[in-house]
This record gives sequence, structure tokens and C-alpha cells, in this order.
Amino acid sequence: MHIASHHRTAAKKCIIYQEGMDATWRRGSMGRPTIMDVAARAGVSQSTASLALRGSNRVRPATRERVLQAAEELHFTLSRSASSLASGRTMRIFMLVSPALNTWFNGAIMQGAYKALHRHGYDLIPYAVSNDAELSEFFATLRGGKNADGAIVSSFDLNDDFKRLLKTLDIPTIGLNTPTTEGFDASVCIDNIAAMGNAVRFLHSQGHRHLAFVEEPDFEPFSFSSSLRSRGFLDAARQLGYADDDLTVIRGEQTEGYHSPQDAISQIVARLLSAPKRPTGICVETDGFAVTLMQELRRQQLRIPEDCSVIGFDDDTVAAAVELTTIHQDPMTLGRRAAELVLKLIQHEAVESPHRIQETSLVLRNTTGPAPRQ
Amino acid sequence: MHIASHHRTAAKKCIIYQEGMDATWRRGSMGRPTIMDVAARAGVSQSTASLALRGSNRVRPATRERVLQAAEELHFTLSRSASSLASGRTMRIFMLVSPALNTWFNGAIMQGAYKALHRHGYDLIPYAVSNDAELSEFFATLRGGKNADGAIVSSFDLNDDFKRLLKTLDIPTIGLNTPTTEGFDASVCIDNIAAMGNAVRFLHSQGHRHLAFVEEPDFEPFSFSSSLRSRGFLDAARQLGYADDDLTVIRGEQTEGYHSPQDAISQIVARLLSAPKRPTGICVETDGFAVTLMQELRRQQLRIPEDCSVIGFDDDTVAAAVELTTIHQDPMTLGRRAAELVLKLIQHEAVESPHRIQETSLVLRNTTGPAPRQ
DNA sequence: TTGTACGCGTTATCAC
DNA sequence: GTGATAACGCGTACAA
Repeated sequence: MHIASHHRTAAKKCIIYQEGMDATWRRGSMGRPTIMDVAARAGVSQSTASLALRGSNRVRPATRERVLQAAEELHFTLSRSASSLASGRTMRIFMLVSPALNTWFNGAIMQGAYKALHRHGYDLIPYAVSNDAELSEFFATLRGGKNADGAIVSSFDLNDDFKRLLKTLDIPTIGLNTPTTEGFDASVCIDNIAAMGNAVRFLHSQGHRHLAFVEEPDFEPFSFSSSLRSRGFLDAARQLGYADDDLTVIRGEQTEGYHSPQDAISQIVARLLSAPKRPTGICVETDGFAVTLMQELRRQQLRIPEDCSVIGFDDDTVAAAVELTTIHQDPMTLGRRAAELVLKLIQHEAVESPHRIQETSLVLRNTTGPAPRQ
Repeated sequence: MHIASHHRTAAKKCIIYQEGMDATWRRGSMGRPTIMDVAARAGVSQSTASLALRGSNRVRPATRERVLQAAEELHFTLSRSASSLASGRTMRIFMLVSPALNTWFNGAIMQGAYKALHRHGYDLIPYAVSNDAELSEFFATLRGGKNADGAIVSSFDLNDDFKRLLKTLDIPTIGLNTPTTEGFDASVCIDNIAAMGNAVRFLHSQGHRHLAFVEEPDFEPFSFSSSLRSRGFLDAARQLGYADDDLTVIRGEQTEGYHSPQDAISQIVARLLSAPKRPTGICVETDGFAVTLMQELRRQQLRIPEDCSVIGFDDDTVAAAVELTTIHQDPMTLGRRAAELVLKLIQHEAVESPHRIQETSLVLRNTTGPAPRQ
């Protein structure tokens, strides 16, 4: 992958900053302008130019103006690489997500973090991994702290080896919806267990006596699926007095090995409808899978919410579109908070409570209703 | 924003690479290991270490192994900033999107580009803008070519000033779904006009004699809405012999100034239903707005597709969930192709046809059907 | 307030 | 194949 190329090639296109250039610009006609060119043009030293360009108050306003104008005329921009090397700060924050950038959740946390970071001059560098090898690569990139000032790690259930690696990283690391806060300097998470409790109690109040929880099938081997939601479901249900045979829990891994996703879904619906005590209130691990499940339920002639109620989790774009009752969470704020935490830690500011929980709420729409009679 | 901090602070956490360190490691006990430490530990010169770490074949395999092992033992990682400064390559590609990272389209192109770039060692740096000031800032960051090796600019209808700026950038710049290819070194776009033609001809074949095209209301002032789709709609319809009063076109800007989005939507539906020749086939600029529109249409007791057919554009997540007939496009591939093009241009490879068109296709689902009788 | 001098960690050239 | 040495562009003590 290393292609032979000329070292320090001159700009390929029209170099418009050469227009109107006077004799103080002495570097010849090729090459990009450096801060020294700016300094020369403004009639100051290189260090003064540096101070002025970064808005230091140690420089006289008039001087600063001259420098800024010279920079503008030369079309000069600071080199971040050179700045990083000299200052020790990279102005870069890595964000680790899985398995891809284009999921509703990952998009939202990126956007939230992006805005907070960008405002402070930091770049957000996304890093998507879908297996352990890529994860190792990520940690290798970060170690030594020379390539980033901080990292945000999203939704990962790191094994012990990686947790250990995490602690050897000498930059602040923030967990985002991680099942445990161990190894992170700070974290922002939602309370999955409490959220599920709300859903279960709502179904109970609507008269549903037989409930189910359906995990999203693990079609991708590396996909992270916390067991927190099913646990929350079970905890709350038992506390309300539901017996074990009132509850049906369908695990994600139980649906592995089928020929097609469609088979797995049919299988799930079959188990739901053939249960000794057929559930009328169904909680699904994610909105995305809730929609898929509902399509199959309707194909089997079940009416929603008349015959059975369905509650999703996330409140993503699709949930609103199909008017799904669901548990709302706000990943954009999650991302923003995570970014704010990294920034504070980078600046060695004190953070009162580094591990934070963010609220969720149950949003009632059209897929839930009272339990059917009989 | 510049916080006073100690220059070159030592690693804050346990520096585990200090374990097992012998006397050849001469930089004292603080600071991160540099390539010189690796070279010393492997018993080679610093330049040999550099070659070995980058997998040059100019170094003997045994030597390379020693260097790699030393690097591993010291937990050493190359500093990208230092590499960039020395080599002139930043290994970074900027991606300009609007207005945010977390849209279906932007997420997909990022993912597509990310994978292609990451494989070649490049970082993808997203840059989201929602007004001209931020756009200027973006160009300022890029100018001089010291901060990125290339840029991908998505879905922007740049004005002439920015097009001029684009040409002064001395790095390859790729347009992605830009209305014009002017100023870009290469581009990948879909053919909006042809795509709409397919939709219109399909509705025609289903017997629809009165058609409508609905643009998404411009709730955000800076939002980019190309007129290509409405043009494609009109072109195709006229070619099929539709008269002007057979066609209703609702522009995005016509819905500005309402108190709420809901008002704007009601207004649109009202115009649709009160048209002299009420349209039975409706094309909508985006899937997202098609779903909103359908909700309002149903609220007005229209059955879809019995009373009227609706076709969206994008085939996003929501479209599949609500089984919307739509025009499918594949932004992930768009992103990948754009990335492949930047990489080629960076390496000064010849690109046969720099401006490419990507196919779209009409996906028939449950929101379209034959025109109602009478 | 401004200037001098040095170092950041790496790549690339060119001898050996 | 390997090793000195000179950049790369900027930040920052320190001196003036």
C-alpha cells in the first residue's frame, strides 16, 4: 500500500496566494506557505505569529491584526500535524462503535459528540469494528497516547483482556452504554433495567397477565447484546407476582443456526403463539426487531394492539413511522455528554460524578392497549 | 479555549512498558517510547526501525522481526502526527456532510467510505455544516493541503464563491450526489432525473392520469434540496402526454412560514385533495416525508393504495418498515466509490472516467396499485 | 510585548 | 541492507 511518490510535491493546482506577493516572501515560488512566511509578511517573528494566530492575549491587537491579515493573504492554515507534534496535543478524539457507523444509535452518538468536540477544535474520528482483530488494532492505534487525546467507547462488553488494555491507555477513555464502567475514566449510560421495569409495569396495568421478552437474534456473531434488558424484564415481572410460566423469554442466541433470518423470525412467532400461556404483552429488545416481529405477527392474523401489545426499545426513526409504543432514549445527548466528559478529563478538570445515568421514558403510541378479554 | 497545561506531561497511568526494560533504553523512566527506543532495543538504527515498522522490503526479515518485537514489548505505536509532518501525507480524508452525521444517507456514505479508507490506513474525518460560516471554516481548514490528503463533499449545491474555493484546494476533491460536477476532480452521483422517470412511467402504466410531486418542506433554511427530482418528474410526465393541469407540483419553499411542521403538512394535503384534477399518483421527494404525508392522508380517510398511490425516494430504513414503494439508491456504495476515487487521485493514478453515475431502481411494495376507477 | 533557540517523532536522502 | 543527518512546521521556555 505504500506508493512511491515525490516527497513534498508542490501544490498541483493554481496557487492563488502567489498573486500580489511582495519581496518579503522569500521562499521561492513553490511549496505551501508556512508560519514563517506569515511572520515575515507581517514583519514579526515566527513565535509572535504563532501566538497571534492562536489568539493569545500576549500579543498587541495591532500586531495580531497584521498577522491575521498576512495569513489570509497567503491563504495560510496551521498544520495540525506540526501543531500536534510540537504541543503534544493531537486535538483528536476516537470514537469506537460496532458494527458500523450507519446505525440509528451510532449515528446519533456521533452527531452529539461531533458537535461538542468540534466547537472546541477537536476532530472526531470514528472507528468501527466488527471482530476482535479490529478491536486489537484499535487499541494498538491508541496506545502511547500519541494519536489521540481521548477515546469514547460505545456499547462494548469488553472482555478482561481488553479491559486491561483499556487501563494501560494513557488517555482519558469514556464508556457509552457499556454494561460495566470498569476500566473507564468516566461513562454515560442509560438504565436498561429501570427502563424495562417501566414497560413491564405498564403492561401489567393494562391487564396483561402473560408477558414475553424477545431479544434480537444474533445474526452477526460479534454483535453486542447486553442481557440487561431481559434481566430488567424478568426482575420487574417477578416483583409484580408473575409466575415463571406467565413469562416467555426468547434469547437471541436461541435463534442461531437457521437457514435465513426469515426462518428465525417465523420460529420466534411460532414459539410465542404456541406457548402454554400465550403472551399478550410483548417487549422487544429493539425497535428494529419489533417492527420485523409485528410484520410476522400480522401475517399470522394477529391484530395489534387488539390481540396483543408490543413495546419496542430505542424510539428510533422507524418507531415513530410505524407508531410503535417504545422506550425512548436519547443517544445524541449521550454522545454529547461523553464528549464533554473527555474534554474535561483532557483538561484535568475535576469531574464530580464521572459515571452517569441518563433517563429513558416510555412513549405510548398505537401498538399497545388493554389486554384482550378471556 | 486554550487551557494552560504542562507541556509534555508524562503518561498519567501505569506505564507498563517500563517492565522488563533493559539498559539499552536510555531515555529515562518518563515519557512515551519513541522509534529511537525501539531501534535501540532492537539494536538497529532509527531509520532501519522506521523501515521495518512500515514493512519495507529493504530490511532483512530477521531484522524486521527484532524491530517488531521490540515495538511490541515497548508498547510502541508510530505517531501519525510525526509521520505526517515528515512524509507530507496526512492519511486523513475529510467528508463534508449536511446538516448532520445522523441521517440515513450520511450514515451510509460514511460507512461506505470508512471501510474503503480504513483498509488503506486512512482516517475518515466527518465534518458537518449547516450554514455558510461553517462551510467557510471547512474550506479554511483544508486550504494549503496540510490537514488532509483529500476530501469528499456530499450533496452540496455550492455557490460560485465556494466553487472557486474548491478549485484552489490543492488536494483531490470528490463530489457525491452534487447537482453539478464543476470544480470536483471526480464525482459519483445518482441520476435523479432518470429515476423519477421510472416512477412516473410506472404510475402511468397503472392507469394514473393525474399525478403529483411533493418536495420535502424546507424547514431548515440551509437544507440542500436539488430540483433535479421535480424536474425529472415533470420531464417524464410531459413526455407521456400529461397536460399541465394533470400535474400538481408542491415546492418545498412554498410551505415556509407556517407555525408548525404539522400546519405545513396539513396544507400540503389540502392542496392535494382540493386540486381540480385530484392526483391519484403521488411522488414524494424523500421516503421520510412520504411517510409523514401518508399518515396525514390516512387521517383524511384516504386509503393507500386503493384511493391513491404513493412513491418515495431513497429506500431508507423506514421505507422497508412501512412497505413503501420507492426508488432505491445505495449510498453505501456511493461512499465507497467516492473513497476509492480519492485514493486513486491521491496516488496520482489515472482515473478513466472520473464522473460516474450510479444506478437506482424502483422497488414495488404496498403503497402503489392501479388507479381507482372513475 | 516580542524574539531566540530548541525540540517534538518521524521520513527521506544519500552515503556506506 | 543499514546508518548518519537533514528536514517537516509549529509550540514554547526563556531571554530581551
